[in-house]
Amino acid sequence: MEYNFREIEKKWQQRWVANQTYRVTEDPEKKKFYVLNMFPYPSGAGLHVGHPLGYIASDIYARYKRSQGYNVLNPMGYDAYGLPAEQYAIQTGQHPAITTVQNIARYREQLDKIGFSFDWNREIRTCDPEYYHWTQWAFIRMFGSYYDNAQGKAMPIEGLVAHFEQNGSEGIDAACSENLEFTAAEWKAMSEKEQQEVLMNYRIAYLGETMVNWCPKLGTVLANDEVVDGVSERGGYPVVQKKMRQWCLRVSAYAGRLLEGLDRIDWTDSLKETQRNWIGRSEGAELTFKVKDSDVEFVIFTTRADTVFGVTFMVLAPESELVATLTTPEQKEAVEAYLDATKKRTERERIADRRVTGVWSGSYAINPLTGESIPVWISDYVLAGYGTGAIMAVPAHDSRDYAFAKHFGLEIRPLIEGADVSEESFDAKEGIMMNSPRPEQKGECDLVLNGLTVKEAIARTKEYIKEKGLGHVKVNYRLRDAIFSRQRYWGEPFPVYYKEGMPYMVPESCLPIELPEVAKFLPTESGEPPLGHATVWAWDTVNNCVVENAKVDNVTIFPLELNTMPGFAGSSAYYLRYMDPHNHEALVDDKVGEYWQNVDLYVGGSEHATGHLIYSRFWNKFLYDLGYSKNDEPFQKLINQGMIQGRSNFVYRIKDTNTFVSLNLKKNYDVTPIHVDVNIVSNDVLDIEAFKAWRPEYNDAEFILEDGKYICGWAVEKMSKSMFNVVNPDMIVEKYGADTLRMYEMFLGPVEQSKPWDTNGIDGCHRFLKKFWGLFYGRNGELLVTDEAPTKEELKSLHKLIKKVTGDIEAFSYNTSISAFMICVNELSSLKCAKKEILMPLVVALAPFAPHVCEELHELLGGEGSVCDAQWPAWNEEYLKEDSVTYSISFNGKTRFTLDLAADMDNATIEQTVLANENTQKYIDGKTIRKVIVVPKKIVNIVIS
RNA sequence: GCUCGAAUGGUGGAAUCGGUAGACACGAAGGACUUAAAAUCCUUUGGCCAGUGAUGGCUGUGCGGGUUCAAGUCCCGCUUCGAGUACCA
Repeated sequence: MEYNFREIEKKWQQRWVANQTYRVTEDPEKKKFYVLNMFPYPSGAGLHVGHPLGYIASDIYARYKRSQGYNVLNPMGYDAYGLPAEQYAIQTGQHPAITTVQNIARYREQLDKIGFSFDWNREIRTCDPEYYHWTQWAFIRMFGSYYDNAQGKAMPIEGLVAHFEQNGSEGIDAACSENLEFTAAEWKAMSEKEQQEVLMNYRIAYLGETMVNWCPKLGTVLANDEVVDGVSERGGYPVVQKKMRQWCLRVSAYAGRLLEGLDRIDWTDSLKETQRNWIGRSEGAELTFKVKDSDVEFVIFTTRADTVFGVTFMVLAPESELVATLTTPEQKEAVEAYLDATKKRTERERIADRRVTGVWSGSYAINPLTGESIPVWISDYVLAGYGTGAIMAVPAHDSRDYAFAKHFGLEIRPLIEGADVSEESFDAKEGIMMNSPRPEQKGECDLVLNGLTVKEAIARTKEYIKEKGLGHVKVNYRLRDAIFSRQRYWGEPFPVYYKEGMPYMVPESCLPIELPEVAKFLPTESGEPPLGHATVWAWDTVNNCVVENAKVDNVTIFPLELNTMPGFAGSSAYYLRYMDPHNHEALVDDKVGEYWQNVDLYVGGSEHATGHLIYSRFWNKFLYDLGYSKNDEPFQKLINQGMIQGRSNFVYRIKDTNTFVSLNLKKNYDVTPIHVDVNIVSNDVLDIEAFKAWRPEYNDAEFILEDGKYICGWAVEKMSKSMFNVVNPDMIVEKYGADTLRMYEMFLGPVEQSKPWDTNGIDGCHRFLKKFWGLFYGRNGELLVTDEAPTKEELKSLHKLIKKVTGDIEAFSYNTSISAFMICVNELSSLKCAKKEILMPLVVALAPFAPHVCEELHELLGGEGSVCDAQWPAWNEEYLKEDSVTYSISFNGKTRFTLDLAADMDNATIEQTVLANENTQKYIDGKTIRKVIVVPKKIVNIVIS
């Protein structure tokens, strides 16, 4: 029998479906293992060979774990909402719901051909009302919660209300947008609307007036991680800053826990580092400055409290509320002109053109330590969103302050011994302090830092500030709250209606609020959300439903929120829903959640480091606080699969002709490289007939060949249609089979490494499978398998393999385990070994990589059930031991001798072996062996004299 | 600018703890089978030198130093490439 992969793969894929082989249910008798892939956006282009890389890697691990007796959850679904799906729908002019369903069908068809062990009974789609019910539910819970800093967790907002009624804001330590102070009496005196506004300051999901990244071309706001270099990540359109009322999630409340949690999870260091940078913890002090001749005070944040004696000016962010207060009448005109100019610059212009700009406010601040008067400036190098939006400037020791001081001719006072600040600032946090204070500052202040190191001085100053009540120690995070509204159609609707301008949640029992049909789903540049085009979109508070054919009367019928949720909303807790996807009563049943806990192995791209992987951790921590998630961290181990790049091929046309010259001859001509479809090139050799047929203009092309062939050039580029380098997995499966595709994708190199797709080597993997098949069936199709007892040599080959593969799978080193299979099959093949006792474990071990052919052969060997339920083979060290070790040494090409080394050389140490051999000195050509350096099993070096 | 990572034959890559560098695969060259092709199998394959030959010698993991009996691996200083981040006070 020949290795007929088409029949085998079809047969087993059908049987897996019929037998529900990959269906998984909670089984308290078995240990659980949860494997998860980042679910795909079903884009219109379908899958290319790069997409399944991570799925194959995780599928191998899932099958391996299952073989080891674990109850493995390995689900798959689609992230169908959000910008990419909608952009595709806009491009094709079709309704996103229709294109999404089509795209999903296409994805599924492609995925099914590769033979994954997904439990499709658990499939979820983020755009399915059954699913986004729980996205809306989580949002309602976030609206109904605040973050208690003292307890370090989210709490119901009712508790906060009770506290306000008793004690006002006294004794509350909660994450908030703005520090408010009021008494219980003041709270009670507030109107409902006023109280709601106060609560909004604390809610985890809140409506905030914030500066947002507005992308006019996309017609929506974007989160910080969706903006790259001042343009939108998707489409590359300009982004401007705009103040808008938006739903926000108080992610910043969790900054500390998000940072600290990184120490407890098994992610790569680089990914953790990226998240640490994004969270951006910095420890410093807040210091209060009074404004000269005024009652006004303001607070600045600094990490360099030690430099307080070198402050020569203050700077406010242009957006700061203090700007209006501190601008003097004489400076009003200049300041307003400056603010106007700043507003006009987009984020991108600010990045591209880093001019020093600014204007004096006219006011002075008082240094709280020395009593000096310091001018207050306004400049856009200070950001409103970080710290307090105001800084104390120390030009001698901060390069930005330095540039500003040089530009405007402000004083620069060095504070560290030996620091030369004539050309540039000295930013390093090291050295010995001086001039702190200067003699003329001394009278006002009893703090002396001179002679201390910078680190000591920082600590000393912080203490002093605390003692004197001038400020306090503070930890700041760079992480901002997530903006959660999108002016888009294709997203989850908010379960929110508005009464007198204040938002109210619809009752949880009325969920989900389904996305309505609209006349036009295209976004508008003005920012009016497409849901405004819905004919019916209001909430009836009497009947508790979305109303049809009724008008908003603001008495019983109120307008619903017109924005929708962003792409990351649906992807933030999907791993929890996979545990219990058909539950109508809860996101996850409590017992089911307790069983599956969290994801043990998560596989996906590192591009989600500052987006999905932050939001998901936040969302999970929130649900954990409320008891719905059972583990504080959602993804225990994370593997980033590398990107598969394209490998483009080129032909070289001689200028102004239709003649093409082969790669190694092109230097003799003036040529233009032209992309050629990689599918008509094999091992860089062009299929000339296919090329002529490819495009009409090449029908009569002429070729200058080398060795009778046309060799194409190549380059690594992004895989894209325009480069003609897209390779479709369906075509590979058709030509070589899914098992070959799976093995080759893994053989290409380490899973975590980015690499170009190169079809050239695939024959090697296909040949391997044929050889493997050849162990079972002879050339003429005769069955070779016997029940004979295996020899020692055969056992050694097998056990060496099992040991290697088991270790390699654990380390995700799939390429080396495939090499081990190749070696083993070659060995068995030359031993003509077709013994069942050897072949059975081999089949089980290979099954995660090549499941179809292994199912077939497992059945042939008489195995029961599916091969993925067969027990993973164990290895026996006894079989791996060497019988005797003889070391042959040759010297000067003539003399050979054999060292008679101790039998327990395997365990010998270097010292022992050197000694052992010095005691038995031997002579070679009259020279003495001085030393023989031996490590277990190996002679490494011989020193002679 | 800062942070992290990488660099090994013609190509993808291996070397798990500092221990025979180049496993495994592709490609290439030569051979067997075949009317021929495909498929399959066998041999050679980092570079240089010597030898009819078995074989031997030298050299070799981006560059320059160092530690060590021993360095692709550890340390110091560079070069190049990639990723992340960027007025974060």
